[in-house]
Amino acid sequence: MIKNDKLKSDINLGMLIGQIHRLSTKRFVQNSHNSGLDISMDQWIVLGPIWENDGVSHKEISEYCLKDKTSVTKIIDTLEKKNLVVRVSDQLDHRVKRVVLSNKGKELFLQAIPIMELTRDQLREGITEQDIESLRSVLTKIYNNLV
Amino acid sequence: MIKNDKLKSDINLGMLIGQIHRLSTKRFVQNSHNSGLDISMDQWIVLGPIWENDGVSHKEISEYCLKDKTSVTKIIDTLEKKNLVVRVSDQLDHRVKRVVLSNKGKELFLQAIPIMELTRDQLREGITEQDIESLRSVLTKIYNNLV
DNA sequence: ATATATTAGTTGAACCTTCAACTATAAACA
DNA sequence: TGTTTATAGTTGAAGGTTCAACTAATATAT
Repeated sequence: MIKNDKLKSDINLGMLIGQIHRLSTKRFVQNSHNSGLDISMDQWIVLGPIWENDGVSHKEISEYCLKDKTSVTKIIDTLEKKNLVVRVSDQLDHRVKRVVLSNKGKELFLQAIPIMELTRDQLREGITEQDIESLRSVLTKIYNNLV
Repeated sequence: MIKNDKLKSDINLGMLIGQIHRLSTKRFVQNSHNSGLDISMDQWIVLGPIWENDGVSHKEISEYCLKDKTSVTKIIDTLEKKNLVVRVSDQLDHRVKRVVLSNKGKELFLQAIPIMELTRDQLREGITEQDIESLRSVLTKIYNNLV
């Protein structure tokens, strides 16, 4: 479909970043499907901090995942619809909603770990650790310019 | 909102790329609004090849922009609704739709060029040309792993 | 020439993102 | 205390992305 010779040197860096973002989330979902799992990249990203810290709040998820609060609300809506997590109101601060993994959620998370690793390895194939660190470094500079 | 100290070394590279993608399109739209223009990042990206090559087909736009054909259809739908472009059927191959800029579209494109340049400069502030080339190089490797 | 396969583009559903406006609660302040 | 302000999360609308299924038209094969 998309030819490599289209990747001319003057290609817009933004288009390249956008396309990698799209292709990598797509690849993760494809890998999940090939393993019989039903989980999107963004659902995986949001499950992460809940797994790490059961009962984490929306706000904390939002900061950890670098996602907008509206996005977090809606992704948790679909996670809750799929019975992977449950929302619980904080007893002290009634504005805060804490999110807890169900058993089904824990199970899915564990199953998805190798999918994530596979996807990461596919992305990084033939790329040195030094390249990755240089990439991370420049992306972090750009990130700081944008925050 | 999002603290720099959240950017730990183990942060997921995918999350960083996703966030930069989101923040940079957001910044472009904000810069446009500040100049009184009504255009999104993706509309700008699709207008590009039409400006370069009036009468370009959906398929060519799709390849140039690294976007899915469905996305191209829908973005051109909104561009057409805003009277920025017109679709014309190819006389020889009736499957092909060619896209042409209206005068309003041409005008908007010219006005948006400095917005794009401003956004690009904001992203690249304090980043050397060498860093950008190294970024482009690693991103291209990842891109080729994903295509 | 006719049947088959391929290609270009569209549609609808489900999901994600942003914005603006909103509810509910807590914190600050006077 | 009571008023104002700030914070946490939700909602609805509009746009963008993907998938799968679809239409219409061209190309290929026998």
